[in-house]
Amino acid sequence: MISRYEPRRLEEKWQKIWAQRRLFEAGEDPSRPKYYVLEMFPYPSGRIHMGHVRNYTIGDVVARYKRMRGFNVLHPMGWDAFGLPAENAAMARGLHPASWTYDNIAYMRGQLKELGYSYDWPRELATCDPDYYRWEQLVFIEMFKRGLAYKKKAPVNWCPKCETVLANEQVEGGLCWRCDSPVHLQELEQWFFKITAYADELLADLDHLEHWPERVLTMQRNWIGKSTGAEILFPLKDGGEPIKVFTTRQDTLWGATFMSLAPEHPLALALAKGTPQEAAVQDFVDHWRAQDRSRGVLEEITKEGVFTGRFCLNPVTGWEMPIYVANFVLMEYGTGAVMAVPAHDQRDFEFAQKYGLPVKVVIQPPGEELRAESLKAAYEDEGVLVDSGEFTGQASAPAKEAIAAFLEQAGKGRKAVHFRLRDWLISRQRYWGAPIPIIYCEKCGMVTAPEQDLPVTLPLDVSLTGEGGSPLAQLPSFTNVTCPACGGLGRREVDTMDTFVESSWYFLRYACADYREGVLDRKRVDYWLPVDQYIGGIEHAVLHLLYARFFTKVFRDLDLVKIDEPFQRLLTQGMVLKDGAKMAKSKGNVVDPNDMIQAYGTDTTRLFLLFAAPPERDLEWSDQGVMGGHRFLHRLWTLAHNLLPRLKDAGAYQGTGADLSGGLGEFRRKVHQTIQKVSGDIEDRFHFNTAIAAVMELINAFYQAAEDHAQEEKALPVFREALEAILLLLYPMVPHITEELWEALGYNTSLQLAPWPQAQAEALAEAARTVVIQINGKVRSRITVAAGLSDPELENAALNDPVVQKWLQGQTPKKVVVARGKLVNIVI
RNA sequence: GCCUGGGUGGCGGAACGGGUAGACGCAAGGGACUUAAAAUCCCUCGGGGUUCGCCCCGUGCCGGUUCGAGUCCGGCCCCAGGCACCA
Repeated sequence: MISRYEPRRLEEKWQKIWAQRRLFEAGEDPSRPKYYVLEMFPYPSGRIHMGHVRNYTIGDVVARYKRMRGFNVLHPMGWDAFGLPAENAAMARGLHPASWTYDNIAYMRGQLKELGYSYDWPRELATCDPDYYRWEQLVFIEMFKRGLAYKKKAPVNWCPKCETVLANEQVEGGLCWRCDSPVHLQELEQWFFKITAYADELLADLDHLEHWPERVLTMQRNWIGKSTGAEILFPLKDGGEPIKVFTTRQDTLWGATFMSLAPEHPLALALAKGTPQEAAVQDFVDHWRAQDRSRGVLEEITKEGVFTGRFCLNPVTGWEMPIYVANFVLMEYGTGAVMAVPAHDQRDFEFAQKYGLPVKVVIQPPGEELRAESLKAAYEDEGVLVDSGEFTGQASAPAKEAIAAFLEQAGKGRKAVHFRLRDWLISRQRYWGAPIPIIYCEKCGMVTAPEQDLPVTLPLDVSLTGEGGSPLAQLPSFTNVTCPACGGLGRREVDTMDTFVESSWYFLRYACADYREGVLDRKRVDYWLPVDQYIGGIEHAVLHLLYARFFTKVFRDLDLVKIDEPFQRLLTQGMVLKDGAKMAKSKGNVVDPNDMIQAYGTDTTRLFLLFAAPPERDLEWSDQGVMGGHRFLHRLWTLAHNLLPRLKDAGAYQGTGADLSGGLGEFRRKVHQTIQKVSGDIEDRFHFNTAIAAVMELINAFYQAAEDHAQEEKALPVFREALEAILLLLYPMVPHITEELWEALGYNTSLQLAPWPQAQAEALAEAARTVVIQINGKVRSRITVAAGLSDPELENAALNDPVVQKWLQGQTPKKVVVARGKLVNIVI
């Protein structure tokens, strides 16, 4: 036993022992409750950074804690290994993306091992492994057969820098989520997953995710963006296909005085054709197409439009409504056409003012009468219908229902629900991703790759030049293939899948990472899933977390899993900041975990990250704070070593505390109070910062008690009990130092196998307690009384307190309140 | 504009059924030990006043409920994140 605290030495020692004893490898055991804790797996970018360390430390504490609580814990780790950075790095350095990726994985795995995380390493997986993505290809084929994977031509987001398309979720404020380049729309034929088929369920099930942060739920609700309203058909005055609009305000239909079309609407140019307005409309649309539509610019654009020269008819009033093309109407939402109700929609109001279009009030607010002539702004709230035929006099809400039903009956429209959510665009014109298992045949069209031929392996003999589009398209050995249907000449799909596809189901595969008979081993997956606790950054609120929910539902419908939702509880941990900003190479404020481990050890690094802030909040890195954590571990070490020679042979205290004299009894009470406090902080809230603070207090008290009772033989069992409790409580957070001290106490099994300590009820009971006395709500005195005094007795004791007597000066109090046996408030 | 968080010492943060505001840690100041420094240990540490007993003020701002409000209610200000011409 060494007496100096040398963190690196003992951390290596224990990491080796844990691995040898295979302590963290979990098997299915129906006799024990299971607990699946998972942290979002990393992209193998090269090095583990402090954000990872924080994320994985939180998860590791949970895993180790739950094991001590008797759970059969699954805690796996793997690699989100496909992605563009590998290609870029490869091109810049002449490496192959595969070797770059696998080298990074090897290095980062080493880092994670040095950090001492309790992962079930045999379950490790990398998504770029053909043994992983082959199952994804199989799922793709199943989805294709069911119409959940399909190809269509559509205007899609193109990032010129990444030279690939992006899903809507991956465009943030008009910029590429990965490289911040402005994205523009391009008409391309692309692969989509039909996530909109699950829009309703994805929205509804959010209500059952009680243990998800409210803001994530809100972000997903907003993203899905359900609105209930009606589709209404407006016949053209001159005949032809009517114009279909979507509105949530069918109660304002009688006030619709003109029609607005999106510039991309197919009717925009078609209608104008042959009218005197044709040139003007063409001009307007051309101008609009050239317009920079990135965020910010868009907000500044004034509402403009142009008359098409044609009219449609209001289906209920029969009025002629001029049809305009307007720059604020979105083709992507609804039907790309809007019935304009200037009195009750601000945009339409402004548009009507500008072009001198009629305004007609059809909704009256309570207690006021609006007049079209004097309207200064649209009245957008609900109210009572006026001038609306048989619906006049009804309130907006019931009128909406009635009007939708009426339109449906009259064949002029129907009740309808629209979503903001679009289908998930998953094809990427890149090399380093999972190939889409589709073959094109002149004769047979699109054919899926035969299941026995899976995986469609990503060829490695590729040269990445960065020019000429998708690298796979330039590889005849890959593209040329015989059609599985007719045996004729076929051509492989050269797009690869969005890497978010891999991360949408990896948490399922961990349950049976070695399974070779199919996508998932149903038995094992049913045992482990859902994930009980998922931990990761907020940045995935509507990306990964939405896709993963979608995939889980698809897998369920493919009869691969039985769960509806993948993640029971979600913790979104805050960022690690330095000097008030997110750590970044470009800002020069990066703290390398390796340096911290070298200088102070893993335990200190973990301790600081847990102590500096509660997990969901951002954490400001502080070198001094790290030293504070290190100091604390030294104090623990020194305390233990001062006592060890005498504690080795002492047994832990066994009694109820009744036989202990004042100081010792109080110290023992503190021990049990700390057990209670730490258990609550970890179990209910994951507030490791206050849990650590409580143990710090206990250790401070321990130093005092060790001094006060240095010579007392009967103190030794109490001290032994206290030290054991401290080691047990701290183990999940700082596992190495506690294992070392546990061993020094004479144990030869890992602390991980010891049960979590239990606070003893008798030890918590206090003989005397301090009661706070307030006068008119202000603290004026404190008295010590025997435990178990009744409220009237307490009141009496308080009134007899000399300080109270002084304040009372003989008066009788107006009122005395006794609160929870802890506080007396005297009102005078 | 809408939605979700959040405003507490010099700093990170506690106060989880309304009941001792500032636990724990960092920094700072003073002292002990040392030839000296580091390390370690002890004391002080929201502001103001003080007869050193205590007293007054204080949790973004204004008001309310209550014996009692950081905590509840109403109104406002500021910060962060998300969405944003969504019909």
